[in-house]
Amino acid sequence: MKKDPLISIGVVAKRTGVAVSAIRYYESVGLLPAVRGAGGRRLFPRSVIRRVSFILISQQMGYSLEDIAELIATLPDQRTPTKADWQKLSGIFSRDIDRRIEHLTQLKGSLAGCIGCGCLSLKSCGLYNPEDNAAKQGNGPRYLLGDLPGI
Amino acid sequence: MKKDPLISIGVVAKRTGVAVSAIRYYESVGLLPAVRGAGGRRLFPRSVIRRVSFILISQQMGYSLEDIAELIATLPDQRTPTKADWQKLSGIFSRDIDRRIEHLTQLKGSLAGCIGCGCLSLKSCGLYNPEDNAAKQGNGPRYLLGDLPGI
DNA sequence: GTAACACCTGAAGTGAACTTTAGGTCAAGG
DNA sequence: CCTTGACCTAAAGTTCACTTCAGGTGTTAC
Repeated sequence: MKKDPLISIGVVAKRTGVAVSAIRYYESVGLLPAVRGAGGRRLFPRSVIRRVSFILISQQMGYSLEDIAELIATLPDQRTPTKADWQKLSGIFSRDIDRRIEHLTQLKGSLAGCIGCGCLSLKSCGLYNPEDNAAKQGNGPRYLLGDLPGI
Repeated sequence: MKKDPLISIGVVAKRTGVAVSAIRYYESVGLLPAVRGAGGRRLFPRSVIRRVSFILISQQMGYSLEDIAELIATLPDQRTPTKADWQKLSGIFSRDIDRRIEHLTQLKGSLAGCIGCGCLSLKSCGLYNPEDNAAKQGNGPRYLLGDLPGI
């Protein structure tokens, strides 16, 4: 057995810059593993620091904690994640970042062509002529991220 | 006086794909102008469709309704916004999109160098070594968007 | 011994952006 | 005449990601 020194919640907080209450919350929703020590205190494997780091980055990318939980679920449960494990997630992120950049680039084009020209006309502008494209999107009453027509 | 045909909330909803309740909400927080007709019914100038469109796009960009209200505040109050008015906003957006793309590009680089290599080491990785950079950021307990160290 | 400190619990509060609910008005259609 | 549909109001509920609160435990320092 390798030594996997356990750390207290306070240390995790200090190391990650995240509030103790938030770490408690992450554990409560299953994002972080913990065992209990004397007096019921949480003890975390050191790898949670990496995990919290991952959570922060993912949040910054716009993922919900639920999304993040799914991503983390692809990590091994019993052993400490390896380089290859993180690389896999990193690959997912990279592709996602590419998609986002492309999306933003297209949005910029649409803006230039639509708001930029001042037309925003119902006849010619895909940006806000959703009645054709969107009104029949099932029961979704509003556009979700990445769901805007014509972008 | 030009004719500015007024439309009902139902029409706005249908045209924009946004729920009636949401439009009511937007009006209640001052994002949309409305006059009242027979029986207290809201009547909107047709330009609200453009405005709702703008709100949707802005939200997609990550702006809060408060941010959006500020942006809209730069639009003329009494006259219908002109091409130039929208172009000004469009310019703000364009610059913002550029900044976001740059940010994402840097993030991708950081990921490749940090998570990608599997190190994520406390000694060498700016991505999650916030204790030096961030622990002294006043009282903010968590990282905000664009606040992650080293990115 | 007692104070400080780090931690614990469960429950309630927060803010954003809405939706849902419950009950009411008004006009048109069968 | 009565029902349907589109609209109204005020108030309460929802989800997310936490924080705050109130009260309790266990260890170390003076």
